[in-house]
Amino acid sequence: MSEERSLNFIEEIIEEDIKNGKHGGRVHTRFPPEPNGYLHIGHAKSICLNFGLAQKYNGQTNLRFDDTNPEKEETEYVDSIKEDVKWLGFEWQNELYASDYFEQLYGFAVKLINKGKAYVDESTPDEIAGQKGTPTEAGTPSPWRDRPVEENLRLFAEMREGKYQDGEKVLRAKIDLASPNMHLRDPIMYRIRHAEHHRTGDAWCIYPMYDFAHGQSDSIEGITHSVCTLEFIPHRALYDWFIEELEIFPSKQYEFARLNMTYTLMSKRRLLQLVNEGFVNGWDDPRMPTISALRRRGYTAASIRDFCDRIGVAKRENVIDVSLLEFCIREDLNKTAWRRMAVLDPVKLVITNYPEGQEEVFHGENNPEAEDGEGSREIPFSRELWIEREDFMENPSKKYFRLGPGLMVRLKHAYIIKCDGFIKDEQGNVTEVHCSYIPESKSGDDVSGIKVKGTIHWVSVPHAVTAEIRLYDRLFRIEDPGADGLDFREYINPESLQIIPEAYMEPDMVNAEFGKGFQFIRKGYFTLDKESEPGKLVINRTVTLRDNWAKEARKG
RNA sequence: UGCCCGAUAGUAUAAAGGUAGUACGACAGAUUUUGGUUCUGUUUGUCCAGGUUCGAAUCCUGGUCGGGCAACCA
Repeated sequence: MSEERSLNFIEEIIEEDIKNGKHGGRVHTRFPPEPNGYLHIGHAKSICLNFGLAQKYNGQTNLRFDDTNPEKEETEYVDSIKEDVKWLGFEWQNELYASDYFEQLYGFAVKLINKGKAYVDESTPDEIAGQKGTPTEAGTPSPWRDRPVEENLRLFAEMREGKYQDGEKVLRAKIDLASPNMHLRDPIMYRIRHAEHHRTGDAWCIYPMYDFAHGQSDSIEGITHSVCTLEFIPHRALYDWFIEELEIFPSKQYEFARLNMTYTLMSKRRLLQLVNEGFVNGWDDPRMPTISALRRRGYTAASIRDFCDRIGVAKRENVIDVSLLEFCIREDLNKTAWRRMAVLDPVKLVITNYPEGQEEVFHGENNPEAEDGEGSREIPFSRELWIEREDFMENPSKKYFRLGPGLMVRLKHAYIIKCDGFIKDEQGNVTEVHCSYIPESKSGDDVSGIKVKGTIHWVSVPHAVTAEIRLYDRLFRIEDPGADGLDFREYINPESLQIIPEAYMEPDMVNAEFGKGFQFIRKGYFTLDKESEPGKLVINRTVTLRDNWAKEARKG
């Protein structure tokens, strides 16, 4: 509250509630995923919001799995969700499951039946849909709507006992068939599903619907602020109705706009499709917007939290530009990643006046952004080096600050060199660049007086370590692949994954550890992939560096 | 054509009747042994029409546009 930063609308509500002494000033939120898929960056927004609110107002947050649909939910998803929330840096107060409340929920249903507010309906799904009417016409009552309480009680108990088949009967709330809010036209509370539940096994064959589970779970847990997304706005009236009829703790629901991001899909259903139909290699394929994919790709938890902080919380539909996410990870990694040199598309450079067989070792600080540089590593140097093919041009333009006939550059951490010539093969490809070095220009001890505009990275040929490097680009070619009326599968970016089987890196990379971010100088941020092994390194590019030269080059 | 949400630079998000601000992006320049980082500067906005008021992004009325709602999903 002491922060100068303005409050989002939910914080305003909470501060008002605290001021009024509501719930004794207590703030208790919850993050309620359904364990039917992996969490994505949109969930991260919700996680940061819910846990962040509790942190800010000295409250607590429950992790509650909304597991009321046995046919879609699996323990694998529960485990991944817990891992992701933890990794993001949040600790939940209680690990809970809506299925923990099945007995209690059953009791709530019985209470409503006794009040004459719920009835067992034997209509078919189609009949029930018909009975709901349309947005402009009132619904019509089911023939079973006015069954006596005793009969409802008996039938509902029989439903639980397993006396009926799936779909044979449902329990419906008796509310208002003429309500302009479709959700109030006698919504279904319970359905029959003879299915194995990931936690309760076959203990139940009736399962509560979302609307008869979520709000009640909030209430049971004493949730003070139940934050969900916009599409649940019409459910709020139902949420309140059940709580009021049941006379239980009055949790309140508040809705914010979910996150959408350019060039990405953000629905579990579609992400599942990408996985099942083989467009990506699993939920944690680094091109996916899932938390596990971002983590594997090299995104840090801090950068994702920062992103969620920057996008704000409001009720307006929004589409965030992915470039903001990229900004966040670059900003974080720039401060923490250790610098290394790697050549992704190599061409050989020979220093003609450097004695054959001679070697020397240079030192490069690990992190120039840190005050002490975080130590340094040794970088061997020799007569033959790998440099980036794009760092040499036979006919360079005036603004090109790299190598070309007669041009000079500095080799990072080493000497200034001058290009004297090059060799081409029959196809006209440059196969070797010849340079001479200036001995007086040694890095850190430069008395040559020469100033050069460009500095390039390099790797000593005899000392190079190889790795498979995977470069990722956006998965889709268009900004809104999820738009109505188009099949997102037709807009997959064929270049979203580019594999470099053998890139050359400076030898210190054999010491790289999992989870550590590296900046390959002038190339981008990289990290070890989970498939990496000591003898066979596999490296993911997290994100490129900002590239003003590319912009310049595009302009022509 | 029922009900419900929403509308501020390119994208987000502030301003609670009193100077329309911030971030990202874009553009220009400085610094730089990463064409990175950092720093400086510039650019672009209140959906429309009425009304209330000394004064409206904000309040009122009417429109327009966008989104949502009629799963035994959540």
